[in-house]
Amino acid sequence: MPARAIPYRPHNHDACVSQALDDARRICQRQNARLTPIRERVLELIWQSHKPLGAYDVLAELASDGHNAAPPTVYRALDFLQQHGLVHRIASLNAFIGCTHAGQSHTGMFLICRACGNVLELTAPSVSTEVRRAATSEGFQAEDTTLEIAGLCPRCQAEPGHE
Amino acid sequence: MPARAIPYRPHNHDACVSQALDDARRICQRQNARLTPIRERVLELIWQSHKPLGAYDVLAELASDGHNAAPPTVYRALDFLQQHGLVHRIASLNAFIGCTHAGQSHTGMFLICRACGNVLELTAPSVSTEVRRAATSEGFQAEDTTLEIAGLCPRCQAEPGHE
DNA sequence: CTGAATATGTTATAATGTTTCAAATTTTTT
DNA sequence: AAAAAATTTGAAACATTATAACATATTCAG
Repeated sequence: MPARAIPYRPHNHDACVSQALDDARRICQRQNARLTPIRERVLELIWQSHKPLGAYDVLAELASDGHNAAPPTVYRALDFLQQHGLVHRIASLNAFIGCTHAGQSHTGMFLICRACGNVLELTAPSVSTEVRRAATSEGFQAEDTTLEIAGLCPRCQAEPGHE
Repeated sequence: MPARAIPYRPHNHDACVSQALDDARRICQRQNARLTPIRERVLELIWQSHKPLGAYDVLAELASDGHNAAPPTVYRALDFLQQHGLVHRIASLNAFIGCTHAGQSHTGMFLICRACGNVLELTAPSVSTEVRRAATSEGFQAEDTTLEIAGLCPRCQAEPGHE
């Protein structure tokens, strides 16, 4: 497996997913957090897509599992997963995506392709540094950064129309 | 008037608002865009708060004007104002705020105080540069950046509880 | 085992945003 | 100025996203 998977390049995504689940189990164990079946299933569903999944998309998937869940079930699971750094919420899309840097302390930055919908998460220390500098130079104490870049991924620049 | 108003410092905000409206009229004229009464009123309402206003907050204000508007009226006005760079949408809050750099080409960056709710818009060229670099180094063509920092403004760090 | 804490189920509802089509207004053209 | 075209607004219904409140079940700690 490469150091970092690139969503818009073909790769064995099942491996990504199962690795993410393994990581999650390990992380939760370390933090004494309970990765219950529902939470794990929600994480799995989110990971199975490189495109962010809305809460109601997750809900629909659960329904097709035969699990007749209500919205709070999903939102609770998502809250849990967010709090433990296993998924990120993309504010500009009202959707969620698996964190590719789970366990590492990081400030995510998301490249969102408006054509194919895929999202790449980056950690760009130089960006974080500049953001922090800009904030502190205004006397502002930064706690949480939302950084989402919409545009075109390399693949969609070349040949538009990918889904 | 100082070069840049600081929301969490006292200042003559009425002057801010009327200047913003003057600017808006000028900008729209230059762009052959129609700043109709509704649009202007929505802009005014948004400017009267340093805190971002939700679409339904605007709707409520219009209602107390006696203007019985429906949601699409507000959303259309907000779309117009956004398209002409007069307001920004804060994705992490589902809310809108007057643009303090209207007319200037810029990439906004928002410092959002979680205690008092005030928002300061900055343009930090060094941040924009680093963001662009990070994106292009992934072959990504950036079009639109959402950059929102939640935290504590100077005033709320010192004495909490401001509204 | 028992009580406390945590997690889930369930119903209802709130908050945010859009679709659609009709009517009015403004602009452009004739 | 009148007609045609484009733009803006009105209005009703609906879609999507998210939360509140309370009951039940499960897990954990002593």
